[in-house]
Amino acid sequence: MIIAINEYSDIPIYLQIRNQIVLGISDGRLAPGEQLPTVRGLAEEMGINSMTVNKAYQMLKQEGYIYTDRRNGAKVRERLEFKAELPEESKELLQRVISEAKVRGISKDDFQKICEEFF
Amino acid sequence: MIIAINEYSDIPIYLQIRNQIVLGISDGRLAPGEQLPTVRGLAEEMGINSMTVNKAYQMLKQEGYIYTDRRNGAKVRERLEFKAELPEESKELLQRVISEAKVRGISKDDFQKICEEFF
DNA sequence: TTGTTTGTATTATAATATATAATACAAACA
DNA sequence: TGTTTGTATTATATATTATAATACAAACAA
Repeated sequence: MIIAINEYSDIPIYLQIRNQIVLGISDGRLAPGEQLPTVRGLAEEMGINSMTVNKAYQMLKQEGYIYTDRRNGAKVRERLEFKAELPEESKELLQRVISEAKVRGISKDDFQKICEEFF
Repeated sequence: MIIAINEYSDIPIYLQIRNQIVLGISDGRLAPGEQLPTVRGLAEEMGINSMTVNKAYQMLKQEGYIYTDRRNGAKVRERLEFKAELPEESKELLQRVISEAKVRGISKDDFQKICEEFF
């Protein structure tokens, strides 16, 4: 899976990496059990420091998306065990997005259509 | 309108202020033309520096939500003139939220119900 | 055994973002 | 004339982010 970084974004690189991997898992571009690039490999490929990649992997590991092994590197977890509920942080983000939509006069129906594209 | 800050949040104070005011406008708690607190007043009330409030107001002004006047302070714009389209940044946020929902097994229908609560 | 690759840890440094503090200024108005 | 408004300036402190250079333990291949 290609991980593209926007260096002008205000989102830190390690978070962009983390977000893209979650996105990849969610839409199937990353399969359960799939091998992820090594921290050094991905860092070199992206032209960034390996500790930045490591920070992203640490976060993904902490959140339960991946697991790591000293010898075998990082892999996507076979069974993701999450509660079927949006985390508080995501709810706050969603509320923010919806408030931006409402002030722009976007109706609930229109908003749902936008959501469908991402689902 | 009450503006509450979470000092433990990783979101900067000035952004929390900005987000809450946009939210207030979107749900009608802040009416068009309504007077906002002065930068000094709000800063004192919240126990923060006035330049932090100013930074939030600068952003809101730049985005077209409010206007300011040296003598009369800041007010919500009477007519918000936005394109009826989600800004790119909001789309990215939405995509992120939806990816978090999908990996948690939340269906499109369930997600729409969550959205309805915010609309 | 030896060498290589893996994630990880450590320490130092730099750059940037965020927040505060103390002042000061121009504009507007009573 | 005095007060209040947003705004500008300068300095400082702190936290976050990213890089750099090493080093280590674990696991495996040769």
